[in-house]
Amino acid sequence: MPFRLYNTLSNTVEDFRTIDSGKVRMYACGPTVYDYGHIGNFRTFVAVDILFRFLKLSGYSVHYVMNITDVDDKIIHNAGSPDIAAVRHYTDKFSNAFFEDSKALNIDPPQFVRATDHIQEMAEFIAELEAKGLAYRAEDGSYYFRIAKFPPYGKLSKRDFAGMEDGARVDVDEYDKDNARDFALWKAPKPGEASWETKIGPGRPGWHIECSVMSMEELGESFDLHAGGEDLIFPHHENEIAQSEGLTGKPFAHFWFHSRFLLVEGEKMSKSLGNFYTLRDLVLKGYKPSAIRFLLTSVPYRNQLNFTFDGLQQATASVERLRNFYALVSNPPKSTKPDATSLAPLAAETKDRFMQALGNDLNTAEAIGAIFEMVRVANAAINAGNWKLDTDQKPLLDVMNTFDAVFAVLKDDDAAKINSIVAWAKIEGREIAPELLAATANQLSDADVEAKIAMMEAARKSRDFKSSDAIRGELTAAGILVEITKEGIRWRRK
RNA sequence: GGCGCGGUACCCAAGUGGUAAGGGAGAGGUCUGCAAAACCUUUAUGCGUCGGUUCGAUUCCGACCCGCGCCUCCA
Repeated sequence: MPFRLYNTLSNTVEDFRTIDSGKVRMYACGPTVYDYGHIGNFRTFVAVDILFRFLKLSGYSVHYVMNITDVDDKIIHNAGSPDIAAVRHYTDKFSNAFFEDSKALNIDPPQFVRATDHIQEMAEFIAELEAKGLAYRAEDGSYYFRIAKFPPYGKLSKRDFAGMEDGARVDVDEYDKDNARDFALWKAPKPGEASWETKIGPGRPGWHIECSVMSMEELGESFDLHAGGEDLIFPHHENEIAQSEGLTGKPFAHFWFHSRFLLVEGEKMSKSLGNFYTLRDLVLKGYKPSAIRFLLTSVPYRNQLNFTFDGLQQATASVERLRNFYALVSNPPKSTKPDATSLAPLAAETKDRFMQALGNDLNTAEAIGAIFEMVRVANAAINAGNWKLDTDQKPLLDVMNTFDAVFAVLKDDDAAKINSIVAWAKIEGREIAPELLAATANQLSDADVEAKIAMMEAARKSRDFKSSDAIRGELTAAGILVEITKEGIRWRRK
């Protein structure tokens, strides 16, 4: 069963093949660290994470590299100092925030590479392009890529530049470019701006060069997969191809993976529309990281996802349902009927459907659907005692663990993640939803909860329901879900 | 203007040339001291509109309406 994956380069779904059998080398364009990551950024990073996790689940060994863009015009401007250390200090803050947010969303960490750690290699790369006639130096010391020397230019974004002639449309502001379409490889410093000394002179890299240099350095001149948001198709990825293939004459990335933008409440997210949310904003409004991740993954990556608060609420309920089932199977009622039907075939079939759905260009919606169908049938069977605990428990858990190896929402660790974001918000003086503040203040340790549960048990034994209910009320207020079953009280964190 | 994507029930959403997965929400019920969880029943003769092809279309074709994206630095 081949993995079918859409390739932007061919505009079709193809059988996924790797250069080296069993190994995947992939690269994703990461964040530009000038601010906190927003929910749109994370749609892409979560989508690539699903891809990464599915490849591993399918048995590939995956070398996955993501860049951190810690130098660009906005960063240089915001850092407000010609001192490189000051720039680094500024970007450290946001790259660390990005790592924390990624962790909150259970994004499996790739190998991170930072642009400013590779400045000299970039200068070398540009010098080689110049030697091949693909780049030229402008009067001010900036370098540009000469698009006219790379005929395939436009093959990824399906743009036709054939009619373009050197010097045909020169922008008055960019008089030093030979052609308006030529893009910057290297920017000469302006007074007061941070810059690096290199063999091609002082300055800072253009946007695209870092990805060509770092991806080829880590993964080789040709590698399997290159990922990013759809907006990167042009010009960023087109330019990466031009630089890389122009220099090596070999195919750069074989598969190009792009995730579609999300909408927020039906509109493109933007600060002016007031629908711009960072991950932290959402957590501080009281939404759980697991629910956010689930919503982000529940719509296949090539479809537009309309991110709404109603949707977040629904995702919260869906995750709850899955966790309830996982808890039930992990700690099931012991009594089963002697003539019970086994659930093992259902588990096997579900796992199969799950893998096939993901294998079909990562159809996450269908994969989730398969899981929920199993959950419904198995819930009914288990509650009726109509299953074989000894032989069925393991396969059912196995399916759920397989699901979680990709979706990563079952593990009950939201509280800790929320706590650290709340702690950050207090220091930064950010607004925190009152209910969230109350819930974090009321938090109980496992031992506290166990003690209260024991008190509940005792009260119930003497049929003192009033006390029992009072304790349950306290626990509920602290975010503890209490279930009274025939075989004792079961609890977990909501 | 160029290129591209989509319009499926109250909401989210998959899917197929033969008659609509799944989740959420709502209503009723079972269970329970009460809850919670779970289960059962229920909610699209219908898949933007109008034509066409076909024995048959939501699925193919055409037109139209609506929404959205990219077109030099926004994931």
